[in-house]
This record gives sequence, structure tokens and C-alpha cells, in this order.
Amino acid sequence: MKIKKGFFLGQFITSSPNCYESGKFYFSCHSPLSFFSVSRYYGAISVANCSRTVSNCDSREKIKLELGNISGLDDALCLYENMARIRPFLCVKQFNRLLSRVVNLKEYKSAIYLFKDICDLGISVDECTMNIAINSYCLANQTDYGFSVLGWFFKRGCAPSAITFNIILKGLFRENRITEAQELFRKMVRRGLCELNVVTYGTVINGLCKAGNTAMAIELLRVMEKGSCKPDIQIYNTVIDGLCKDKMIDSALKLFDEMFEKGIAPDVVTYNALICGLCNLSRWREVKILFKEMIDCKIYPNVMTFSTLIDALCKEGLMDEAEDVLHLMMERNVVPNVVSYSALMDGYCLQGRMTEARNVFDSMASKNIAPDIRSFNILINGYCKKMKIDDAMHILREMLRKGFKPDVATYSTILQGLFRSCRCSAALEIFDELQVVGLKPNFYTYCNVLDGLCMNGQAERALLLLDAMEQIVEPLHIAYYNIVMDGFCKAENFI
DNA sequence: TCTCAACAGA
Repeated sequence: MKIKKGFFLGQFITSSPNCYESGKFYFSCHSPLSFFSVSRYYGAISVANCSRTVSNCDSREKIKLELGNISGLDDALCLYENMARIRPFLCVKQFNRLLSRVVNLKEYKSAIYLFKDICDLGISVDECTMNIAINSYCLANQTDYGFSVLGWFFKRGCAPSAITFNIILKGLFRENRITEAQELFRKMVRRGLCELNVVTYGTVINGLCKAGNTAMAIELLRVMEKGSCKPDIQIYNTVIDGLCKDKMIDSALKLFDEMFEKGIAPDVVTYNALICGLCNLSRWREVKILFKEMIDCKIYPNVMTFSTLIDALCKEGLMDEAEDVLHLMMERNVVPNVVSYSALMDGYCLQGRMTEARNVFDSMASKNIAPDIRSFNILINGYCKKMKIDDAMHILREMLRKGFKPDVATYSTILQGLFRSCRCSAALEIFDELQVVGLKPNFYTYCNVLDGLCMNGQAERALLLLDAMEQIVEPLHIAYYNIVMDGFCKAENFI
């Protein structure tokens, strides 16, 4: 397969939600596509493995079988190479299956490149292919490019369905473009762009809850209850979870009862949300009641239920009880995962019991559970809080050696540890490194750096950084000013 | 091909 440079240039057009007016999309004509990675991805395919040229019936059947058996990206790309060689072309549904699997592997950019190549081959794509492409863009946080595919959709005379709009709505919420998502939803309703389904409502309700607007999510739930598209268990779960996260557990319990009265049976997700909400408020007696109730209703606690309990007990410092829950779950044949162990590790870290935390971390390896970035970060944070910065640096090196890419939380934690150990220049080097590797400092990073400089008698330097931040971060959080002012006040008192 | 849940950094 040869990927043409400049492929698709001019075929795609960009639009954004703002471009949608009076029922028509207006497009700007620059190409949103970048091609630099194509050769890298395809260069990785072993030619020896992919050299089969296939055109007979057996091969077509074999490919259909292999489509159900893709284990990783290399597999998928290799299979695609073979699929692309077959003439006449395989049915577009087979290409859709491949694309879905690549999206499922969270390889969104590869899915986009494959979609472009499928179009380039001249395969007649269908609505499903385009939805997968739009979804890939949205999941890669490039919803505007998703709109460009939607524009192409319209140009081909296709009417996008609710599925297409649901994908775009979710993309906008993911990118925190709440107003645009709400605007699109309104247009969908008022202009009848498509028939709204339960997923459309679910997407909007979830987006609103995640954006902290649970009240509006409830309003929409009430609209659904009165209308013809009735809320299902997932919708109720979303709202109940939103309320629990807002610490409005009594409203959540009320909705739980209401739902029950409407004949909608709760599931394990409902109970997990409520148990989590009650745990966060230390309402242990009610946690026990709900836990018993769910088992009585034959809704069995899963790994999330137990991990939630472990985490809550750990946060209360009840390590023995947390260990008991871990054993209980194993007795009940629920296999603990990386989250269960990470929660336990964090509990030991909070107590400063680093040997035990490290033991938990090591025990994961013996159980064939791979650590993730979070488990490393928890351990690094534990060592930093104990002022054992060398141990924290050792974990950082260990994670690099094992092929994990530190994220902004890793760097922010490490630089805070370095500042607290009065190793200012090392901390600032980490701050630079974070940006050199292409990560963007976030709120916590800036707080840590400003605070670190102040606590090390460098309030003036913190002020300079604040000035520099004003040029690049818009608008600045009030906390930054508070930290620097506090730094200056403490410096004055010190003098 | 589209909607829900648990662990880290302040």
C-alpha cells in the first residue's frame, strides 16, 4: 500500500458548530489533515509478515475470521494491508469492522489514517464508516475535524442520523465546549436535524453532569420523563452519579426511590454510585445497608464496588478494614485489579507506610497485574510526601525503564517533592523537562512551582513566572496570585 | 458506528 503525500488534500473541508447556520454548513477550505505519522505507522509493519497477495475465496473467508481476532495495532495494520490488496474489494462492512477494532484499541489516529486510505482506495464508504471516522476524530480531541467529515457527509447527500450527532455532541463535551454542545442540542431539537434517541439525551445529561451542571441534567431528565423518549437505567445512573459526586446524596437516594417506583430496576452501577457517595460522606451505616440490599436483590458487587470500599476505608486510615475487603472480594471470586491495589497503595502512602505501599506495588507483579501511570504516581507521591525524594526519583527511572511515559501529574508531584527538599534547580529542570517532552503544565503544576519558589525564598522569581504566565495562560487562576502574595507576606514576616 | 461507575498531583 502506498500512502500518497498530500492525500485527501482539498477533499476534506473544515467546519465547526459555529459554521452551522440556517440549516446549512459553511466550510472553510483549508485541510485539517496532517500526514507526518503515516509513514511511521506503516513503516512499522513487517513486510515479511504482510507479503501475501490474496484474491481467492479462501483468503476472503480467512480475513473475515481474522477480523474477529485482532489483538493489537500491528495485527490490525497487517490485516488491513492484506484487505487492501483484495480485488474486487471486500464489502465495506469488513473495513468498518477493522476500523471499529482500531478505535476499540484506542488507536484513534491510526483509525483516522486507515479511514483516509480506505477512501483513497476508492472503496465506497457508508454512513457507518463515516461515523467511525467522526468518532475517531472526536476521541482524539479533534471534534472540529469530525465536523469536517460531517460536511463531507452532507456533500454526498447523506442525512446524518442521531448516531452521528450523538458522537459530535460527546466530542464537544469531551473538549469542554459545553455551550457549543448545548447549542447543537438545541438546534437538533428545534430544527429536527434528526430524531433524538435515548443516547442523545444520555450524552447531553452526562456532559452536563461532568461539567458540574447537575441541575440542568435533572431538568432534562424531567423533560424525558414527560416525553415519549423515556429515560432508561443508564440515564438514571448518570444523574444519580452526578448527584453523588456533588455530595447531594439525599437527592440521589430520592431519585433512586423514584426510579424504582417507575419500575426501573437498579443495577450494579446504581449501587456503586450510591455506595461511593455514602462512603465519601463517611455514612458507613448506610453503606452497609445498601451493600446488603444489593446482594439480597441478587445484584452482586463487582470489582468497582470493592475498589470503591477499599479506597474509602483507606482514605479514613482504616487499613486493616481495607485489607479485609480485599480478602473478602477474593473469597467472593472477584479479582482485584490495578485500581483495587492502587487504592490500597495510596492508603499506605497516606499513612507514610512506604514499605507496605511498595509491597502492595510489588505484589501486583506476582499476580500478573500490570501497573499503570497512576500506580507509579501514587508511589512517587508517597515518597515525596515522606521527603524521600531519591526514592521518588528511583520510581520515576523505574517507570521510564519499563516503558511508561510520565504524565503531567508525575512531573508536578516530583517537582513539588524537589522544592520541598530545597532542591530548587532540580525542580526547575523538571519543570522544563515537562514542557520539553510536549506536556502542558496544568493548574497544579503552576501552583507547585509558584509555591515551591516562594517557600525557597524566591518570591521575586515566582512573581516573574506569574508575569510570564499572564502572557501564555488566559485567564490566570486567582490561586496563583494568592500563592505569590502569601509568599511575599511570609518573606516580609521573615525579615 | 452513539450514552453510565472505582485509584494519583492542590
